[in-house]
Amino acid sequence: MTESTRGRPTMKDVAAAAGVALKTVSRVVNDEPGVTPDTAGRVSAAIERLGYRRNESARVLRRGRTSSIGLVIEDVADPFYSGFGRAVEEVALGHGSLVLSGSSGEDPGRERELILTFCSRRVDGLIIVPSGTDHDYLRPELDAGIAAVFADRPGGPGPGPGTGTGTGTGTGTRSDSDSDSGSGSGSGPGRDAGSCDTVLCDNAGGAYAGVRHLIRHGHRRVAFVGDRASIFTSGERLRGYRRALEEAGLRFDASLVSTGPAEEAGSALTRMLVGGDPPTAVFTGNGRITVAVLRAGHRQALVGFDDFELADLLVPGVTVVAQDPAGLGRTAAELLFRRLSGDRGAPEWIELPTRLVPRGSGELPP
Amino acid sequence: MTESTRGRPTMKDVAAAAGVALKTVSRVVNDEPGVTPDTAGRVSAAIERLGYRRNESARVLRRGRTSSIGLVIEDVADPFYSGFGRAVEEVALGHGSLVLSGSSGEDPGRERELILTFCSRRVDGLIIVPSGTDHDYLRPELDAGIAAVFADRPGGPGPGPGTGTGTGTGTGTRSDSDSDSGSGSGSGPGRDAGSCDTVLCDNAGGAYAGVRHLIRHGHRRVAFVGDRASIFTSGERLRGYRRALEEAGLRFDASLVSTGPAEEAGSALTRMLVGGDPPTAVFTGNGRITVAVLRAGHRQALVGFDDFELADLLVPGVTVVAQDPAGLGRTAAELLFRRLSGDRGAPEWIELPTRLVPRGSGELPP
DNA sequence: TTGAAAGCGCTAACAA
DNA sequence: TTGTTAGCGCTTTCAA
Repeated sequence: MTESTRGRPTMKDVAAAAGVALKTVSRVVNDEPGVTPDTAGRVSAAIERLGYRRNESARVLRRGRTSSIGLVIEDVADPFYSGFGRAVEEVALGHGSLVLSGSSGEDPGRERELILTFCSRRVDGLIIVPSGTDHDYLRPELDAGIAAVFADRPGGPGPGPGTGTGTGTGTGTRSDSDSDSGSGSGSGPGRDAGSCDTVLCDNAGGAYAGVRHLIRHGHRRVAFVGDRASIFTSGERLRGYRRALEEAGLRFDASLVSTGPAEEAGSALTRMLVGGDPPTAVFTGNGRITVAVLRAGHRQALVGFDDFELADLLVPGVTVVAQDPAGLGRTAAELLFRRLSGDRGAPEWIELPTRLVPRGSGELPP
Repeated sequence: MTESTRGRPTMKDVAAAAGVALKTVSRVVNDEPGVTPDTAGRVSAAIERLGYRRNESARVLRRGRTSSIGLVIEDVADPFYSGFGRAVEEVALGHGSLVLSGSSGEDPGRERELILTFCSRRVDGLIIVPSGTDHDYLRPELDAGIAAVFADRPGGPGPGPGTGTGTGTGTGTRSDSDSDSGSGSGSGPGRDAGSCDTVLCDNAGGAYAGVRHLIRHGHRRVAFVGDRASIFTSGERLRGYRRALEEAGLRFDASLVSTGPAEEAGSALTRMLVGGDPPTAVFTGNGRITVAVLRAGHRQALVGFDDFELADLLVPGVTVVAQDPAGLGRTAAELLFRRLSGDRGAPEWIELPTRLVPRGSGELPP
């Protein structure tokens, strides 16, 4: 049925069908000026008739830019990351770009593989929520001009982010005196780490505000149940926790701190509660852990990092430190597209504020 | 620092660096046989040194296959679709394929645009959760050999699915006598519609089982609060609702049925409850509506279509008819890849069973 | 085992 | 306004 041999019609086929030169078809397809309406009409008709669609691969090969970006997140099915991804998609769309996305599943090997696959496809840029810490393999890509923005956690090649020491002690060696606002955090963590664009939320500041909230409601024994200490955000939030204790003149008690995968959060808290001098309140380090703790049946005072759907419908409502996943995604994507349009300024380090949402669980007395 | 002029090194650069012909590099890169270990080693070293990465666009242009598929869903941030997407991604990965995904936002125009963009990028196949009903623009693509699987709702070009009439009456004109199992649904809806591969869940059967569950717990006035009737799944679920009433010898009462966007669900139900002879139980047509109804403060007997996180933590737990988003995604993707590897069998129509999960709200007495 | 040449479908540069 | 030519980086075919 088609004029061409078989398979998809090409510009050549359209040109033949319309009785013009190939380049004229190209002009019409790309809305380039300098074609009489009459000719353009004939070409358009042929395009319509043949069901012609420009072959993007050929175009990319010729032009060098793919108009696509790669997005690597931990899990596209996680509500936090899917909100993040949606925002990225929206910004990309506005820039005429497509999004290739993939889940790293918190596996550095898979992350690497995904990123290199994206690079093979010559994405114009990358937005990465890093799970690995060693991104030296990105060097050639960055040198070749691929833009990269790290989001949610720092990353990138170079001296290495060196976040967390892998022990449970966190990174709370700084004794900075941040403002009292709870959202401003002042100097961040290892900012010198790498020199890549980075967009984070104010993890330490958010945790600080959440724990302070519990303390202000009369609690003096506040537990911290967080994710594995090796995860950047986890360490930062622990740092905020310690700062809030310190500021209130409360002693840091390692027996009230637990870091580990969400599956173990419930039992970890149970152990604390049956011990002597148990905590009267809990601060949970992320949404999964909050849910795990609730599911384990704990009902004492609680503030959780991360908002989640239905937090308001539980009884009592769950007080949270809300991040803005969409804001994070939007900011990262906008920064990336700024780079893609030629901004060669110094690497940026952006921290978005968090917001304390009181709903009941965080206002319970000791 | 690179041997080449600037920009990314090419096979040519690698060949020059290794002192071999371009084709030899190609052989090494693609693991083709017939290269001595010695030569291969030299080539590999050059690849490593230059940071060479195969240009996929050029490869695609030459070979014709992109090893990528397009995924169009309503919203990547919706938990149902993100679980679905994750499963698709997983299957694609197993087949060495990448996933281009985009959100249609329930807008047929945007859906069309996305799909055509994907086709321009010469995806090998498409998985589409259609929001539009007119897919005639897909004809040239399908003729050109792009495989397409419709998921969650039927679609495709041709006679048109013609699902729903746009009124609130649903499509309950069939009086088929399905099995009593609640999951088997027997003959589906307009199966003749289009002739594309389709993977759905058993919407009518699931709704039937849910409503029957309420009736068995003594309810004789059961409301149906569903999404817009124009949406395929909505009509199907209404069909199941009617069948359950019919089977129990209960009269269908239009004043107990509401279809419309989730934002209006709460007030719609309120209106029913303040009327004469109010319902004692509610069946909600999807997850968003279930949450909307709960948020509006309704606490009578309730069974909802779609499971959602924390349904078990609410008091009482929310009884649901659970779909399997991941199963849907996996099935659709596996079918697609079966087509891509040459299966030219008749279009398939697959319905996955649903599962009733009692948690308390559906077992409340009238 | 290795290499040379052609060409995938398009755009950029330069005629006519 | 329209057309011609070269070549993007790779794989395919055929030859050495």
